[in-house]
Amino acid sequence: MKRSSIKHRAILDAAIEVADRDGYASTTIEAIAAVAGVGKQTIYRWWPSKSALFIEVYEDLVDRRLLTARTGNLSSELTELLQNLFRIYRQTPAGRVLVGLVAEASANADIRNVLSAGIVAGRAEIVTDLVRKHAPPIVGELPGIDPEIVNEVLVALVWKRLAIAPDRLDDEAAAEIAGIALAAARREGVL
Amino acid sequence: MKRSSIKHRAILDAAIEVADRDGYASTTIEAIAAVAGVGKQTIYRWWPSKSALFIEVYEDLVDRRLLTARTGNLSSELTELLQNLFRIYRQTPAGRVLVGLVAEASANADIRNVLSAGIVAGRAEIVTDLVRKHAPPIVGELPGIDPEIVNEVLVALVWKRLAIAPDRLDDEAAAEIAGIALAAARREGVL
Amino acid sequence: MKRSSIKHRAILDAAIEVADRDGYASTTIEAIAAVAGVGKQTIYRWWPSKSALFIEVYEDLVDRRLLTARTGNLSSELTELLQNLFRIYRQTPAGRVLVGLVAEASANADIRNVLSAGIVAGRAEIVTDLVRKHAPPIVGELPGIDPEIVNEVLVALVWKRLAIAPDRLDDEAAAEIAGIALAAARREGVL
Amino acid sequence: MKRSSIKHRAILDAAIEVADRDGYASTTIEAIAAVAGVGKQTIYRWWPSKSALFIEVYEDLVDRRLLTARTGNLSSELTELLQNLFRIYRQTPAGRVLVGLVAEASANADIRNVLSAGIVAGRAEIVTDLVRKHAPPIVGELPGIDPEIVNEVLVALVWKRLAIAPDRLDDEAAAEIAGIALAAARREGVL
DNA sequence: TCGTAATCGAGACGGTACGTCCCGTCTTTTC
DNA sequence: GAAAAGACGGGACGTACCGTCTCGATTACGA
Repeated sequence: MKRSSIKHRAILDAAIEVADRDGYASTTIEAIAAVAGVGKQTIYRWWPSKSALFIEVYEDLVDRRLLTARTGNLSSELTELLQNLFRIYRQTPAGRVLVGLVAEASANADIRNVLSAGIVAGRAEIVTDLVRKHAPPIVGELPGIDPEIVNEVLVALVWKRLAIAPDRLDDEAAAEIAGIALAAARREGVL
Repeated sequence: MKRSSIKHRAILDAAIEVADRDGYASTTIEAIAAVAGVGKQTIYRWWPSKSALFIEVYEDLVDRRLLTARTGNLSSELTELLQNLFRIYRQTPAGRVLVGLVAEASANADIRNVLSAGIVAGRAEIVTDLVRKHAPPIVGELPGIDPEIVNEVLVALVWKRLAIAPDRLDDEAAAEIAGIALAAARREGVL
Repeated sequence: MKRSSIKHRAILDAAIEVADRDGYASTTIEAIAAVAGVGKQTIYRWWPSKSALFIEVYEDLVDRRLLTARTGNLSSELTELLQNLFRIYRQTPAGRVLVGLVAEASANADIRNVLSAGIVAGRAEIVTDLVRKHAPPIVGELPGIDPEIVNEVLVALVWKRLAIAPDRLDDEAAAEIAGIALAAARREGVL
Repeated sequence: MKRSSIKHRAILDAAIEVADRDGYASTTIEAIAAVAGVGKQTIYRWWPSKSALFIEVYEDLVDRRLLTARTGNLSSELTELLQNLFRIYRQTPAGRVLVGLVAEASANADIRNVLSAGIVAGRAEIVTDLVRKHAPPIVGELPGIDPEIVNEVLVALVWKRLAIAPDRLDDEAAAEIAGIALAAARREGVL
């Protein structure tokens, strides 16, 4: 349906605009509807809640813009990936949206599942693929890097810093976080 | 005048009870007041917001119960510390309260500051002291463990798991998290 | 959009019922909303305050029921008019509502203006028309009855008795008040 | 008790000051206590309610200042009496206090009784004495002026104007009201 | 080309919690 | 040991949004 998809886009854009202006928590469905030039019901027709809408908003913001790094060693590519992500967080409300979503996830199992399946697991392979491309898997007694751990530490640190010190997500932080995540995942081989 | 310490205690207890029953987000000041047998104003007199009240609740829950580990090597003491913490999260609403607080911190700079100064920084030294007790500091080119990184990775991983999979914070998770945090903080000496 | 006239009626009826039960001053918007089966906001949407709502309630009560007298001389028609009014005051909370409104008018200029324009001036012509129908206007030196004075004395006496001795507004009082008001307004011609 | 009477006076003065500043309805016991430099309890010790306190305030304001007229005919003495009263209403919050009291009387039978016994009946004789001094009583068929009616019409008109148009209580209004009240009370003898 | 049905904006609605205000009582502290 | 200072339980205030539910106006399609 053409008409629907125009509205759909208008609602996402309005949500981004209002979240940017008012912050995630202060964003109301009413305000989004008004900015989108749409009735409240039209939003509820497609999304059951603010959170559901913003999960899509987050994916929209990040997917549209997150360019994967191309060359270099593991550490530099990971750093570049984070730098791109942090740039998005600085230029759009994506970071604040993410924290808001994590916040609501804590109170609502449905959102928790969608968030964990969508944003966490869904995006995990970007990182794990990157790791696997560069580092040999852990086989037997040989040392290696566990891609899952890289991803979990990465996600955890980004969330924590978004929540506690959202202003300090700059290029330097990206390198620091990448370093910590890689160190955390390095497994020594048994000699 | 002076706050009545009986009321004070009754309000904290009521907050714990209601948060346990209804979850942090669904906990209302009105419900706490009713359970505590207290007027709403009495709560607002001493705490400016639900978050402020629950920061105290969290500290109350954790401080009263968190016994520091005593013996063993760094890894096992850290693991034991986390196991104690996770036990509290299982027996009380402290974990859900913490996640709720982090959630609100994302929307409110005041809470963010109090949370980061109180619960994060305030509790940091429990971990950093533990690390310093066992591991030599990083001096010059010698390898060592950075206590701050241990703490940050610990906090980040605990928060993330509380938010995403609060049910799986068991003894095994404690060991796993402790291992990751120590690995993350190990710095190789330059040979 | 448009207000639902069903709700509108339900709210007026609930207000009458609650005022009758609890008295004007003890009537709360919350109680009216509950009795009307309506959200508080629905009342605030259409009336800015309790007073505004009750001005409409008063008009509703009196307008729906106040039948003008038909035949007889001035004195008897005026008496009958008052008797009808007092009957309303006995059967409905209209009298207590009026006194409550006058009370609030004293503290609030907006209400004062609405009350004085609506209930006082708006209803004045019922009396003045009656007087003009029977009595020759005051022309030159001839004696006559000033309709405005009749009305003002009437209103003042009714209010005062409502405030001080609301139980004694019976048929006898109607005749007495009518007599005083007519006497007050009789102007002697200059001989 | 000397100490008491000083406080007593301080409370009355504070009540006058606050009522003048904030208006009767917005005056709180707390504010009076603060201005008087007195605990709330001290006020409640002597007066059961705001209304009771202000009945005394009203009597204090009017009794201390209302000088009875001395010479002239009935009409001019009555006019002068009202002019004095209206001067008090312009210089002090007495008028606003009176209207506030009448307002509360409508909701509270106790206050109604005290008000009607104290301010209305208690002050009635000032007017009735004045009338009796000048006008022969109504005896048999002879014409005369009924002092009670003079008083009631006077009181009613003053209250009504205080409530509806408190700004227009000037010397002219005094004369007008006196005229109406005397006309209302004049009884024709049966010839 | 038009009438009719579906769609959609606008926003009214019942409801819940908010944070504030002030009441009249009770408690603590100070002088 | 009285009284100021003010904490307290209580209850209404008026506001903000929630998610649902009308209501007309606007569309867009089938006749």
